[in-house]
Amino acid sequence: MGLRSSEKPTKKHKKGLWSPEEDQRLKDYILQYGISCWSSVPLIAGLQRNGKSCRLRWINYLRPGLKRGMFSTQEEKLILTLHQTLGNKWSQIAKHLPGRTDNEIKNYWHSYLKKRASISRDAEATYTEPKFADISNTEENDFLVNQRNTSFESGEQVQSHESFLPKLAFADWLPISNNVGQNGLINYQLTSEKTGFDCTAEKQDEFLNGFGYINEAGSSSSSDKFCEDGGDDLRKGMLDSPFRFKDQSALGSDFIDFSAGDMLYSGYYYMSNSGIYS
DNA sequence: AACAGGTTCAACCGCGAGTTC
DNA sequence: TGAACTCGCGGTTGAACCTGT
Repeated sequence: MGLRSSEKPTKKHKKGLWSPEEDQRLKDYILQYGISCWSSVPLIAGLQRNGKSCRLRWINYLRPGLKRGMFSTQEEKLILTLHQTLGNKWSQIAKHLPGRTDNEIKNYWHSYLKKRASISRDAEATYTEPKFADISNTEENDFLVNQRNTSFESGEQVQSHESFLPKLAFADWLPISNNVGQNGLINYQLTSEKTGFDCTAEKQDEFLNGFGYINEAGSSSSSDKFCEDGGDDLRKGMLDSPFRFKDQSALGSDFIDFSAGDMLYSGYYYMSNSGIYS
C-alpha cells in the first residue's frame, strides 16, 4: 500500500524532535480549534509537519492528563498481568493505565518488563507461585483492584497510590498538582480565586466539555466538544489567568470530583487516556 | 578523558480498519 | 461499489543519554 497524499513525505514536512515553539503552536491550535481533522492541523497551525506527526505529538506528549515519571510497582504488575492476557495490545493495556500512553507502555515493556517477565518465567520453572493470569476474571486481578480500593477507602498508602494516579488534565499547563483526599480520591475544585472568573457549575461543565468531555454513551468525541460554540472564551480565560483546581475535602454540588482510571471513579467524572467521562 | 557498548524514549513507518464521497 | 482519505495501532529506528572500562 502506498502512502496517502496527506502522508507522502514532502520537502515541507519536517521530521525529528519537536521544538518548544512547535509544541506551543500545536497546543495553541488545539486550544483554539480543537481536534477535528489532523491533516488540516499543520496547515492551519503553521507547522511544517504532517498531520500524523501532530497527532502523535499530541497523544504521546502534549495531551492533558498525561502522567510522567517512573512506573509504580502497581502499574508494573498491571502491565505484566494485562500483557499475559492481551499480548502486545498496547492501546488496550494503556486504557487500564490512566495517564500513560501506549507508546510509553510499549517502550517500558521492551526496555524493562520484557526482561523481568522472562526472568519471572524462568523462576516459575523451578518454583510454582500464584501468578497473574486472566485479568478479566481472576482472583489475582481482584486482588489488585481490591488492594487499590481498600487502600483508597482506608486512606492508607496514599503515597503509593499517588504515583498510580495521573496528573490532572492540564497539570503541566496550569499551576496545579495531584492531591489525594481522605477517601483516597483526588479531589479538585475549580476556583475563581484572584480572577473573578465565573466558576459556576455550568462553567465547570463548559470547562470539561471544552477539553474532551465524553458522555456516558460515548457518542460525543472530544473534537465535537472542542468545536462547540461558547468554549473559546473560557479556554482563553483559563490560559490567561491563574484559574486552577484547588484541593477539597468534601464534595459539594459545585465541585467536580476527578479520579483516575476506569475502575476508580467517584461518581461524578473520571478520566482515562481518551477523555473525561461522567 | 575518551571510547564502546547498552539503554531509553520520542518519533517514524507501514498497514488495516473505518469513513466519506 | 470502490477509490480516496483519515485514524489508530504495533513494530521499528535512531539520537541522546548512561555506564563501564
